[in-house]
Amino acid sequence: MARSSVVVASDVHDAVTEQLRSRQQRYTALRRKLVEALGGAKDPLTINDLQRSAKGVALSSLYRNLTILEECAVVSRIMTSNGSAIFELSESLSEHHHHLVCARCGLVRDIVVPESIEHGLDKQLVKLARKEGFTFQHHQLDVIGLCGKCS
Amino acid sequence: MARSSVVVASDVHDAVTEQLRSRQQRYTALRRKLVEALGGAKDPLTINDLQRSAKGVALSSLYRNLTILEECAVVSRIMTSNGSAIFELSESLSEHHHHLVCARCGLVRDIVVPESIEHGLDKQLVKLARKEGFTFQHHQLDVIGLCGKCS
DNA sequence: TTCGGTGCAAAGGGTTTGCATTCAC
DNA sequence: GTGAATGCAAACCCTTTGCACCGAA
Repeated sequence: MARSSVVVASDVHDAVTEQLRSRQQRYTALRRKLVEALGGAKDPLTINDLQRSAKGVALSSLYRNLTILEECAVVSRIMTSNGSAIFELSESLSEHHHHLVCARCGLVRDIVVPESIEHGLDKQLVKLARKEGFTFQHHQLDVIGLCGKCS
Repeated sequence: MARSSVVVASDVHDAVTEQLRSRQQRYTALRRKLVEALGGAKDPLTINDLQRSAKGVALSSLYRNLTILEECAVVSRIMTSNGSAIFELSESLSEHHHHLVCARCGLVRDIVVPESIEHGLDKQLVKLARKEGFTFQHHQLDVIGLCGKCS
């Protein structure tokens, strides 16, 4: 279906296929639909958002597939302050970015921080992690504030 | 009891008293015990940790009080990846810091990042937030890696 | 035919809430 | 004495799991 490629580049699908295959998982129609939805969204999606993009699919199927996609490093799950999760494509399939979170309504928006900042930060964090006996993997930065509607 | 002051400076209690009073809340014995426990810990505490510091207190009382302390900006609640919360004293009562999170076992450790880094970062983030129509409040940085035991 | 994916319903687990009781000012 | 705080148990909500069924290789 050509419709896919409008939102999500085919090399993303190729990468997903590969990541799934290396874990003996198939790239089924529903998983493809989830990747499409997440790849086409500019912010992380809730389980309800995803159910809307995959009408008629049971919640349990959505959760099961999201868990598999998460295990295969295709999807990241983010816990929000209200105790429910939101989902996005993992950074290896998208762009390194951070979240702008509204302190009042919980809205989450993606933002990209200049590479120069990122780089300097990581250099420091590797050292700090080592000092605590940790092996650095990556960082995660949230900017907390009030969104336009709430401020 | 003098034991309190060993762990938590009396000016912290003064500040808490004030913050609670401004919201018409009392600084009860249990709330004091929670502040003591959180102030004396070097990392965020789980609800079970807190129940251990306040033996015999019902979970519902702990949650109710933590919610009130959170509303009065005395306590911060952090959602972990397993869907449960951990608690710490809010930064206005402690020191600005970040979290080193073990990707495997979920261990959370407090770390302090050099002021120079923090300052430069905030300057950028204020701008980025504004561009999205947000009013910047603060940032939150997690360093993800593997702890000594898991790596 | 076989194994993985699905729907449905039930179970789980952390957190919140209702209500009667107890406590502190 | 009055409103707030507590304990207990039930309710909640998001998420996971069990199981029978379906569908693709």
